[in-house]
Amino acid sequence: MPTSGEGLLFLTDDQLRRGIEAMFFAYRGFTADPDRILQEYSYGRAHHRAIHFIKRSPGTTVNNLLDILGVTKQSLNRVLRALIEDGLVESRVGKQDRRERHLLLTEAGQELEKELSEAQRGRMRAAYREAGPEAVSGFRQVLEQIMDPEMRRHFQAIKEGS
Amino acid sequence: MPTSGEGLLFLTDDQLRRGIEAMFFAYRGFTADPDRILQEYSYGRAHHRAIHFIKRSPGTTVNNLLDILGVTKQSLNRVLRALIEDGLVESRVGKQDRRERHLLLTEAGQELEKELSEAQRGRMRAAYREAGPEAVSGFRQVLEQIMDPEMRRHFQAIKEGS
DNA sequence: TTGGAAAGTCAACAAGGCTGACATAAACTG
DNA sequence: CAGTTTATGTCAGCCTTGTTGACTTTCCAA
Repeated sequence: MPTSGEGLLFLTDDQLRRGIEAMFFAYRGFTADPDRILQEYSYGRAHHRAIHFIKRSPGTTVNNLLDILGVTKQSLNRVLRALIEDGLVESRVGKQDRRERHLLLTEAGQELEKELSEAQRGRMRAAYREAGPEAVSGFRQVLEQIMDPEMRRHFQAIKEGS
Repeated sequence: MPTSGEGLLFLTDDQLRRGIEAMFFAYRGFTADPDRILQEYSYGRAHHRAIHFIKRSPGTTVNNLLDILGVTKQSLNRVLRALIEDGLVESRVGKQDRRERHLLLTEAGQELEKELSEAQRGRMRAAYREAGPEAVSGFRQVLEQIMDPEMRRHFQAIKEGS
């Protein structure tokens, strides 16, 4: 139990403000590399997010994706339509429930996903390497606490799931 | 110098992917509280960012702000115009260089800034408290490495500057 | 005194959010 | 079987926030 004189320096408004700005500036860097690649293909971050989560859960349904991305179906649909038309994503009618559409990356989709994620991982890898494993552990712990509980569920689904 | 068999588990593609998703989900939480407040005032994140950095550097110029925010002057101008019209921001002609405009928060601007930053700090404080000081240190280290070098400069300006 | 920097403005456009309304097919339920 | 719910898709229209390009005004500095 920390005393008022001793610890908790990391909870001062000033420290919190620095954390806030760190999030702001870091997120810009985080998206910068994929953004550059996407521009070449005339896609945006919305397409990247869809591709990322289809890659993570091949065969996921539209509703699943809506839940994770937190956008409206109209918004997601616009993005999916483009990706399907361009042959990056395949939409398969469900076998058990034929109302559902299962989403998969095509060959071309896999390729773009690889290009995007390699760029993004490259920066993360460099950052992780510079900061070291202990820092990475703290990084992940704090980020997880910042999430809304519902998003944390989606996030943790990676850890435990297959 | 780490061997290939031993460490570096934190650098696997899987670990990096988790870091990427953590950033994605956490950023959503990070902006969620201010976003709700901004909606009541019919403002957006762009207004929040302007207010935040004017608060950080009272009297800053438009060009300074452009540099930090990384948007076009037309885009920033639209936001500033609204804030000035609504009486949240004051724009003072420079004394040395009368081409420059120095930006300051009015009373009302201070109030909104406080409301926004208290909401955002609230979430950060809770996350920091849960994760503990060591985690917070790692969090900050990794974020700093993720930034573009130019952004890192802006970020570090807080630490050292007055 | 003139060139150029700083700031502001106007117009047009695009991405990607949103709401609301509506259509269709399939599944579920009484 | 009839009616309801669910999953998806689509149309229309709106907003915010980003973009480019062109132009003006102000005014410092060489």
